[in-house]
Amino acid sequence: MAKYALPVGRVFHALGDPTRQAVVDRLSAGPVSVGELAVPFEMALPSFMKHIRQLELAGLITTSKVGRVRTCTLQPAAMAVAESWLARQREVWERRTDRLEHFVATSQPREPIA
Amino acid sequence: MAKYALPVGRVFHALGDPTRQAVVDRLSAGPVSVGELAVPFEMALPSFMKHIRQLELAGLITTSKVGRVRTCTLQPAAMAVAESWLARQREVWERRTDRLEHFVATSQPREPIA
DNA sequence: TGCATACTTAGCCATAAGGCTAAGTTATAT
DNA sequence: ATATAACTTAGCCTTATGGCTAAGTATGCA
Repeated sequence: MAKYALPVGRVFHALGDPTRQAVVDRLSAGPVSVGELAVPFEMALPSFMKHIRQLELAGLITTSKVGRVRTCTLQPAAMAVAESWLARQREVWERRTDRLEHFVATSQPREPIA
Repeated sequence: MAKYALPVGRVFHALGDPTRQAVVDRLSAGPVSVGELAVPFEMALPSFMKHIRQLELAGLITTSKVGRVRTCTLQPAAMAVAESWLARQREVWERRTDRLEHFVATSQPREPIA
């Protein structure tokens, strides 16, 4: 693993972990400090920080430090990219399916064409 | 890892690998046999099959065997679930941002309200 | 029947991922 | 000046992941 052709791969990989998914969920309600974010997770801080860094690398969040507090902010644009990728695949599939249905409906009509 | 609260976690994890993402991309164009699907990947068949099984477990594809050929079919519903999750998070974020903007715009007006 | 095709199963191996402790560093509070 | 808070860095450990080979099974073709 570890090599992603498209940046969207990084986003999916980042979201493919329950801790990180929960962090994103929490951040959708607004920016939160690392310390506060970490509370619900039964995990040492350094372990938690690794997840934060991965989310940042994937572009899903940005962080900035003021004093000794680092605050995390969701980056909805990254999610939009993933969303678009998924939507595009479904679209291709659905178009194809529609064409197929149209073909079936028109190639063997019950009544011969007048 | 390996425990997902929501099935959507499994979907993200499955898509978080370039091989599997490429397979999904290919399958959006229509069902393909395992053998054909495997061709573009420089990988032994057993390795490739593991990816297929993971995609199936995530619900992203279904497979069925006819004779000695197993054919893979995309399951757009699973993608829709992931899409919805992403859309929901963004929605929450955007609603909050809108409220915030509204607050800023109304609480300190430049001109006093007539 | 004999042989090739298309997976399957089993088992091994190296690296990546996720988690931990211990020991910093920097900023705030006393 | 100290102590505490909030991360950071370093390094170790275990399991999961992704890939391989070798051998097995079930089909289809000659």
